[in-house]
This record gives sequence, structure tokens and C-alpha cells, in this order.
Amino acid sequence: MLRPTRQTNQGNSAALSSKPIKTGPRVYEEIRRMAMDYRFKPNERINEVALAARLNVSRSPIREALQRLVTEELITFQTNRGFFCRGFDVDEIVNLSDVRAVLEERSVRLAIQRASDEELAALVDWWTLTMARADSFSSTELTARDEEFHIRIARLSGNPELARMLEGINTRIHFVRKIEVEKHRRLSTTYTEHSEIARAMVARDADGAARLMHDHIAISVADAMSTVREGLARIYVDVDVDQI
Amino acid sequence: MLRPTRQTNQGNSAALSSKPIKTGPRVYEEIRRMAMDYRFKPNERINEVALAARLNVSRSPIREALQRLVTEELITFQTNRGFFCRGFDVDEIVNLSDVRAVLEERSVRLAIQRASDEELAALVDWWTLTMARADSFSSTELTARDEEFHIRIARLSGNPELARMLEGINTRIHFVRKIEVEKHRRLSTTYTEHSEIARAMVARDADGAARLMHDHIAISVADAMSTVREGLARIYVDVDVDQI
DNA sequence: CCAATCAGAATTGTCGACAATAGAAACGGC
DNA sequence: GCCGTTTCTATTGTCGACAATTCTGATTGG
Repeated sequence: MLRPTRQTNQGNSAALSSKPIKTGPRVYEEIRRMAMDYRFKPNERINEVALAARLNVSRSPIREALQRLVTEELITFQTNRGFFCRGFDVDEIVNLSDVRAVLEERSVRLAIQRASDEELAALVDWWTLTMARADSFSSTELTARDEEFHIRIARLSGNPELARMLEGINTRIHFVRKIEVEKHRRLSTTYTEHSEIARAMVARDADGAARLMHDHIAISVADAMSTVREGLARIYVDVDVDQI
Repeated sequence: MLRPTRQTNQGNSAALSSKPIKTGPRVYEEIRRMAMDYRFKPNERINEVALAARLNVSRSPIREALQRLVTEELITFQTNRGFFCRGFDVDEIVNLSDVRAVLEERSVRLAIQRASDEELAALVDWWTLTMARADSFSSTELTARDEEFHIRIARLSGNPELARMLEGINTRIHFVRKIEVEKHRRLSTTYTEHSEIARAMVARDADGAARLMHDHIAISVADAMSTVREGLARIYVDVDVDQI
């Protein structure tokens, strides 16, 4: 099965995408998404040939993408044993949250210091609009909006390195965050917290915004444990339904 | 030239290292070091075949190593155009220093909170010993000690994610730091600053240590510009003398 | 019944080959 | 003499093949 003859490099993805998307970047993005969503089970070995067959490419682009993901900490690697899905660990989540809190605090402070009034007003408007539509969004969409809120602030900080590191953390805690979004959806506290942060930014209240941001991000070990429990349940109950 | 016949995977590195070091990790480490030291000129295109020939391997391990280094921000990549050495830029250095300062402050605070008296005493002793021997160290060795001082504190923070991020920043600013070490060597201010930080840690003075750390790391734009100027001079004057 | 050993199978590590793309040089029109 | 083509060359992207290593699980001895 699956295309025994040599293909002339283009026709992959079986006429699904008519655009000639480069396989390298496509493969990277696809595996990255899989890792973010824990489509691989924690600590599971990732079989290169199986993955290559699934994505209709050879092992070369697979391995290159996996190597990149290793330094992004989305997967791990052991010589002669291959690539593994990262674990799903309470300590890691707590530690990442701690780092994230520090960086996000710096992020708002710099944004308050450097962003224009228009930019901050745009942030408030965008989030207000998002909140109004919140009920029509799926959890996935809502998670994306949550992530975007923080990314926007990071961009406004004017420090691309800071933004990049926060994005790196975001991809690592994406799965956790999605669970938290659904939890909070019932409480709907997240959205008001974002509003408060944005308001403090408009008011140029650096200390206040930083404190709000910190409290918004800080996570208790108990909360982390509960989230991990919930996450593990999902990881091991959802079934792969997309076989070609 | 250079070994036309197929080699049976081992005999590379031409009997230099009798140990059977895995080529993958070795290649990665070697290229990484080259990038850290700006053995590639800023924004220079990195030729895969030339690099492969130089390290006596095929392009596969080269490309995998380069992909890893891309996410470490040590090199850049453009589809169908290949890999490039990162630039040597004032803004980048300033931005990285800003992030670093925030993370290192958190690092000392956590270390003060979590490290044992013995661990902190060991830190002081080690640095005292290092200072005593300082004159006998080359600039490279001294830079390594400087980096190690900060890494040790990061480890004592008990947050591996924090430590990892700082290590990532360290590799990116290694070249800058080496220049700064040589500058300060004449002033020999770095070493006393380290001593002060360590003393504040032993005294469990979190605010004091954090402030000292911040001032130790903070860099003015003017300083950064001067360092970049000096760095560019070195990059473009030093000649490759190691042609096999 | 369990532990250690040892084939056989599965998987990874690295290589050379070739097509596709980008880059450089030669060419010609103006 | 300069700018846009066109051809040719250099370089990257991806592949399949094979050796080296690890994993599996069957076998044997205690």
C-alpha cells in the first residue's frame, strides 16, 4: 500500500492540497502539532518509519523535524534508541509556570513602557470583542485566543527574544492550557482577568498590571496535579480516528 | 581527495580519537562550538557539503545538527536557500541581556530560598578558589568559569526549566561574554561582583542578591555597541588555521 | 517458576544518488 | 554601457539502501 513507485517530489499529500507546499516545513508543523496535542502518548517511543509512512515522506525530513522539536523540548531523544514523546509531569508544569510568570511580568512592564496608546486601545478592543463572542467559540478556538492575548502583549514589549521564549513556553504548555480553559469556562474567570490586565495597561499602571499578570499565571501545585490528572485521562481515552 | 572509498562507519576522524564516538552527537557539538565562537562569519551562508567534508561525514548528520541549532537560535534557515550564521547585532544582545537579567534574578531568589547552607558555602569556596587562580587562566577558561558561576546558581534554584533557558541564553551570548571578560580582566570587577552576590546568598539576603545580580548583568546600549564593535573586529581578523 | 542467554526481527544511523531549486555567468537587445 | 533573458553550474531537498544497534521473545538451565 501507499504509493510503491517513486514520486517526483511534488504529488505528495495525495491531491489533498493543490498548493505545492514544501514537505519539510509541512512535516515539521504537522509533527509539532501532534506533539503539542499529545497525539503521542507520554514517554512513548516514536517510530520513524511509521511516522514517515503516515505523512507520506521518507525518514529524512521526519528526523530533521524531530531534531528541531528536541531542542524545543517537545520530544526527547536517546542515541541509538530514537525519539520519545515528552512526559506529562506535574513538576515540569509548575516549573514552566514559574518561569512564565516572571517573563510575562517583564512583558507587561515593557509593553506599558513602550506601547502607544493606540496599540493598547486596540488590545482592549480586540479582547472585548473576543469576550462578546466567547460563547460561539470552541475550546480549541478559545485556547488560541487566550494564547494570542499573551502573545500580543509580548510583541508590544518590543523585545523579540522575550516574545520568542514565551512562545516556546506556550507551545509546551498548550495542552495544559487547553484543559484549564475548559475548566475555567464554567467559571469564566479567565476572561475578566484578561480585561483587568488590559485596563491596567491602558492606565499605565505597571505595578498593578504586573501583579495581576502574576496572579493570573501563578498555579498552585494542587491545581497542577488536578490538571495533570484530567490531562492523562484525555490522553489515554481519545482515539486516533484519522487513518488517512 | 578526502577518502573516496566508502568507510565502514567507524574509522572517521582519522584515528585521532581512538574511542568510537558517535558521529551524530560529535558533529552537533562541533558545529555548535563553531557557531558559538563565530567561526562562521555573521549572515554567511553555511555550505553543507563543505562542512560535511570538513567533518568527514555525510550531509545527513550535518543537516540534523543544523536543524537543532536553528531552534537554539545559533543559526538561521531559509527554505531552499539553506543555513546561515546568525547575525551579530546590538539589539539582540541588549534584548537577551534584559531577559537574562530577569531570569537570573529569579534564579538567585529561588536558590536563596531552596539551597542548603552547605551548597551555598560550596559556591563561595569554589569562587574564592577560582579568583585565587584567576591569573593562571586563559580568557577562554575564565569565561567558562564565569558561565559556570551563573549556571551553578541556576542549578541551585531547583528549577531545571529556568536553568535550561539560562543555558540557552549563555550559548548565544558566549562570544559577547568572552569579550567582556577580557575587557573586565583589566578592571577585574567581575570577580568581586560574583563574590558579593555569593556573600549575599549566604546571608540569605534575597533582595540584595537580586539587586546585585541585576546590576551585574545589566548592560548599557553603549557598552553593547562597543562590545559589538570589538567582536566584529575579531570575527573578521582571526584566520582559520586548522586545515587538517 | 524465574533468570540468563542467545537467535531473529525491528529500528536507528549514515551514506550516496538524483531531482528540484537557487545562483552565477554568458548573452543579446537597446 | 546597462538591463533583462537564458543557459549553465552549484547547492539544497528528499529518497532508498545498507550496516550497526537495540529490542523481542523463545529457549535453556537452575
